[in-house]
Amino acid sequence: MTLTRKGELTRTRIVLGASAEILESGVEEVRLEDIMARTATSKSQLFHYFPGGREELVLAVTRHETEQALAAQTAALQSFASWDDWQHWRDDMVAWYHGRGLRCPLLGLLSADAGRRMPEAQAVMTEFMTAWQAVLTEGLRRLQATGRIAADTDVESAAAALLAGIQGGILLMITTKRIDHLEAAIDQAAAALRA
Amino acid sequence: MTLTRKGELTRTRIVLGASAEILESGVEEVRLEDIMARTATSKSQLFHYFPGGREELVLAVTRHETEQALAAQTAALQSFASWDDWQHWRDDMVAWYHGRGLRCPLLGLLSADAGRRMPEAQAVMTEFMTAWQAVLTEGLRRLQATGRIAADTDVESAAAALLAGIQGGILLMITTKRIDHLEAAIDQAAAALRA
DNA sequence: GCCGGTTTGGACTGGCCGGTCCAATTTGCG
DNA sequence: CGCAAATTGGACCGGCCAGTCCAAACCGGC
Repeated sequence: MTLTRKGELTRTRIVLGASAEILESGVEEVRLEDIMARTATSKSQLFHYFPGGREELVLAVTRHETEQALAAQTAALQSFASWDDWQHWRDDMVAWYHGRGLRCPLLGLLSADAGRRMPEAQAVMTEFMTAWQAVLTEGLRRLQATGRIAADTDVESAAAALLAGIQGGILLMITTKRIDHLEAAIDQAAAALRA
Repeated sequence: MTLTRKGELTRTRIVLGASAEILESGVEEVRLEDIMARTATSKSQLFHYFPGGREELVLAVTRHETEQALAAQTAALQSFASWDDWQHWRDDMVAWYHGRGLRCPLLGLLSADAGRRMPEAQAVMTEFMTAWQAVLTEGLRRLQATGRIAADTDVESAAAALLAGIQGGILLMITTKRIDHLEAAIDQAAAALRA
């Protein structure tokens, strides 16, 4: 499928609109009609740019969101050198979710579809988690290199635990509409690594 | 609605069957027809015992599963007195999920429905998480009382972080089909508390 | 300004599935 | 037994919504 500039624009408009719609209402709730309304497109456009229909569109949204999130995390973590940086990263993340009304663009996508209905989405999510963990590991290594973390600490499993804490924090944020679990998880990880 | 013994039996048969069906296929995937087939019931029975239809049934399943989980956690944690107990609890939990094919009866229920479509389910889940955290806090307090955890440790936020780690571990287990995040999260929590 | 391909509009369809309904059967109690 | 209530069977309905289709409009190169 060859796209002109105009087509490209429409396509991304659809992805962004669908993304927003899903964030607000959840994957399962969103109807193609909703996306059409928000993005001012017709059904034929949807199926023109996403021949696989709804599923392909959701997959595209998943890809888009994971890329965004990963880019943000990479940017924040690649210059890790002090506990101040850590604190900054933590506060930014908390603030970001606050700004989104304590919702998460990805979590809804994950457990609803991934694994059963859409193996492809599952694969994207797995890859995303793996990449995120790698980024975290890198960050921890950087702190270790500058002596902030003891040299004999196993940063691999520390990163695994930290990622779990973050994901769980987000999950609990969505469920309970409170953000303190996320804060506690990251803070406890910091405390453990500082010791 | 008054239930005879027979009715009671049918009702629980439906809940258990629906529960199993949901565990296998996910809430969204499951059709009333699937549940009817598995539990050998007719549609009129479903609506007789759950006048609210699908939604009420899912809610009943949610309640059932949370009760089970909470009972299990309470049993395991109420006799906490040593790090051996901790290790046991950890291993049992890991083994339990292994036995379930690295699936979780509750996580699917949570993010799919809770919050948007079914505020009631959301409430049940929130209550469940709160209760679980309370049970964890109790357990930690017990370890603290016997000197295994430093007296000045804030067990409240430690429990919050631990719960986040567990939830995230389960989430990552579902996504990646690996259980090491859950292990790492619990182990790191133990390490942090031991120090 | 003509011609291929791209983009867009929107009516229509077809299946799926939750929910309704009524009638038949069983149960428990006096 | 006899009756009222509980239980069960399953046909049927109707809305919803993803996906299809055809034709119109638009665009860009020559």
